[in-house]
Amino acid sequence: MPTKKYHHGDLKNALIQAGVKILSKDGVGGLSLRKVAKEAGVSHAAPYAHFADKQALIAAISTEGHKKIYEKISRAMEKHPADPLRQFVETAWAYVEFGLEEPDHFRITFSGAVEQERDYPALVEMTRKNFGLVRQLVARCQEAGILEPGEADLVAVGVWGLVHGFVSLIQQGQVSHSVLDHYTRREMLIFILNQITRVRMDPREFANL
Amino acid sequence: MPTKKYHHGDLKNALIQAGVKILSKDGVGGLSLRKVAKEAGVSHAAPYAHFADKQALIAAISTEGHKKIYEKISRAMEKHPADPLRQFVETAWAYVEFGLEEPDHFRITFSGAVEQERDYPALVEMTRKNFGLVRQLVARCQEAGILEPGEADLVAVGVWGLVHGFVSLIQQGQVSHSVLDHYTRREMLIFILNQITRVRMDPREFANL
DNA sequence: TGTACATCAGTGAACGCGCGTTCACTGATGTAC
DNA sequence: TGTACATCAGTGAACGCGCGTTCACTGATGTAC
Repeated sequence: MPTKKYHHGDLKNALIQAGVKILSKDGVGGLSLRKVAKEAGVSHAAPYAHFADKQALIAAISTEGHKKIYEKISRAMEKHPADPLRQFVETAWAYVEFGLEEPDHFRITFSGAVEQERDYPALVEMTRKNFGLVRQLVARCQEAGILEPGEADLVAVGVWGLVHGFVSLIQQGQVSHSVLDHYTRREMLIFILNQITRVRMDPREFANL
Repeated sequence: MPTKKYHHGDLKNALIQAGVKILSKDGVGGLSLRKVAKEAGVSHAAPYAHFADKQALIAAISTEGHKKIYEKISRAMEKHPADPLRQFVETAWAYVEFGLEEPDHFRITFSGAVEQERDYPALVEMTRKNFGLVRQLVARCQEAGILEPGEADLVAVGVWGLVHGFVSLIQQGQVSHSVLDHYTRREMLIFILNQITRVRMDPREFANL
């Protein structure tokens, strides 16, 4: 059990985690350096030892979001290495889960709140890695006849957009009650993925895997 | 030419328009009541004669966004009353256009920045109307064999999510250069819509309509 | 048509607040000898 | 192993700023007679 020390030891990561926590409590608009510092149990000037300014902290939080997504979806893909259809479904579901469980972290990750993205190479690298993973999966699904053939990059944008849009609409409360009351989020996702795949999944079967 | 008058005449709408302008200049984070008042050429306390607080102005701006979308997509639908496929394409394109031309107005409209949506019945009503329009179009496309059969509400969520996600990814700069450099936005949209429709559109044909 | 007055839509000063950032500082840590 | 000192990671006071909101006010407008 770490007693209060003058030197924190891992304040940089602690600040990122504190930021995520503030986000889930107060939303994107409520994120301030002073709150984050307080949440981490540190004076409000301490963050400046680790981040040049507020933008840099936001960039780190975004990077962390992309990392979480990367971990979630690569784990989902490893679960069914020989079954592209299930990889496809579970990867999409992992993405949706993150969006629903941590809506504000999800939102800031994709909000474009980082104004000069180029200044944060770690962030750029993570977004690149995530898109690479998706494109790789899409290509494999195309080979298996699950997705339409054609330029994998474009198909990937379509698939990603579909899932991303689904999360956004749910997050923003744009999905009508008549739908929300009759289906689980997972069933809705299967239903929607069905629209884009060439094979047909039984929602009941896939919803319970 | 209206000279400067003490009474503005239509300050309420002027403030909404000023808000849209500030959004396009400074983004969602840069929207403040004081800036909006200044943009409208009025003292910073004047807005309180028309809006209870900042939230109410944001709600009005969001409502305005939904109205613009409603006008755009209903105009697009009227252009080809007998051709559901083209209605489908043009409606989607109208939505994309708004998202690309006024990214921050689009964003605030769907951002959930209005915290207690229930307090703004005009806003709720407009979102309902827009979704109604989409569902109606989806149902017609299903009858014509353009979209998969099944619960229209769910299919509508899928279609809307697809287009919405596409706009979001482009807005946030998540689409790779290799894609952006080779296709117009319109071609990309056609390509993506092709993934969800049962009929096959020639991108070159539909991109130039 | 002219006048008195209520109502309405603005003004401008003032408030308190939380914010990002800077700065001189200090306590803790690591290292050279 | 012990000591001197450079470096590092924090503290807390202070700054100036833009913000949302309130308030007493005033100029313009509309209406009753």
